[in-house]
Amino acid sequence: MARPRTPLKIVPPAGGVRAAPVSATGRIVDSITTAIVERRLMPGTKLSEQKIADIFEVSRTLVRQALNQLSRDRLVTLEPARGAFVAMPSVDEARQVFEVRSMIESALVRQLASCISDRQVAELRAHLRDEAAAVARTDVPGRTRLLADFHVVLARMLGNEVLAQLLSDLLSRSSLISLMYQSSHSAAHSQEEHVQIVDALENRDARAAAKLMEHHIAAVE
Amino acid sequence: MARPRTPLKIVPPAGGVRAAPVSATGRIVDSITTAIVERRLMPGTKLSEQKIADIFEVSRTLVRQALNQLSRDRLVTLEPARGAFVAMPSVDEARQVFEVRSMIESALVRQLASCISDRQVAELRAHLRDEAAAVARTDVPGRTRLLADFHVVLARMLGNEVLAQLLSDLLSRSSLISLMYQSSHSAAHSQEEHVQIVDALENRDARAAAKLMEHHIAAVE
DNA sequence: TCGACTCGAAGTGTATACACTACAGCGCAC
DNA sequence: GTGCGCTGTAGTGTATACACTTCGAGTCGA
Repeated sequence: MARPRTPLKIVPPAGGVRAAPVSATGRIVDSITTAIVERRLMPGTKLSEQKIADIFEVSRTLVRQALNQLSRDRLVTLEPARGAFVAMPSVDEARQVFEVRSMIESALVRQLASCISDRQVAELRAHLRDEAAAVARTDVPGRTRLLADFHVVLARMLGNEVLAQLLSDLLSRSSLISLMYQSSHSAAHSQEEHVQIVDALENRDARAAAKLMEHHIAAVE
Repeated sequence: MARPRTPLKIVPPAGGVRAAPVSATGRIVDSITTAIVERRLMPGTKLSEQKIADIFEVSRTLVRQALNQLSRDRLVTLEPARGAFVAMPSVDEARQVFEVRSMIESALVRQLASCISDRQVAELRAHLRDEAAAVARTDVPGRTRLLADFHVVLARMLGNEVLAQLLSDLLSRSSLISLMYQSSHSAAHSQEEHVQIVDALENRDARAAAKLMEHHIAAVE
């Protein structure tokens, strides 16, 4: 199916379950984002405008728009007059991203512990089941997505879309970082830590939840 | 709702002290951003591509790039086939932005209290002096910028550029929000609260600093 | 007089054309 | 043989052209 000659493994018709890819530019952004997150595009890969345009059967105009958006997400870097490349975050930047996540997410779960409903806990349990299933059948793209979505789901439970959006960006970058530095932290271990966090949330134990989250992010880092 | 009918007060040659506006697109983004922050562009104002292109003497291509970036910063909203407008954040979005800022910045000062150097405290004092001076001479654009920069300076003191960038975005949005809802919080009061925060930081009192910051953001909100 | 329809202008969405920069290959001088 | 400069090609940066949508004004009919 995949032509071995093609260096750019991007699938244009991302007719998945994920919502909202109405605009052409949005579709390209989504496709490239998931391609990066799912490890089909390695850091440093050159993203030639014309090639992408051919793949999606649009003009370079829309591709450039997409690449601009991606560069604002820090998933690609634009080098003037040289082109776009999948970002290669420095170790320093990596440290900073995880530091910010730790700050935000520990505050997040601390706050969530004091206002989470039983229904929301049940939702989290359901999510954990999905995670476990994906891990069990070694569904790499699926588990990567679910493990990241866990954090976004937490944010959304505060009813704070701004926070959710922000975390979503940071998670994409984290994903890029972990695949860049060959993260040895196993998915199974991550999943287990998620369970512990939900346990703490169910007990409304803010302090424990925050500590667990900090530990979790430090572990991944 | 009546949209303001101002003749687009954007000054193209922003040859200020601020760094890095090398690319043409960057210059446009900067100009419009500061125009919004300095209240020369009211929320809801239509940003016609051709008019902006004429002002900056470039083609619509670059203007569109700039507007795209601004829309990702949530400073403008793009309505398909209708155009770009200065964003009008809802009260809900406003609440969320301040909630996120409160979470991030209280964690920020808490952490900073434990590692700030005397030299950095001195830097903050210098910044406070600038703020006070701007407030004293009722230099509205200047004081707005300095009061916002205070928070970015704090972030940068953690050596975390990612955090600084992120806060910078949130501050632009905050600025848009406060001018949208006619913030009654006086600049003088804000400045005074900054002084208190620096006092707490100088005493390495993490808890007090965090509390003050939360209070400060709540007050502005 | 009011409503709906039509037509036109203005403006956005996308594609294409052209200029200029970066880079690889090759030849030449030393 | 190595280093430097030239040249061609590929690819990015910007501008322009064209199609289509939106919105308002004017017109016609009831």
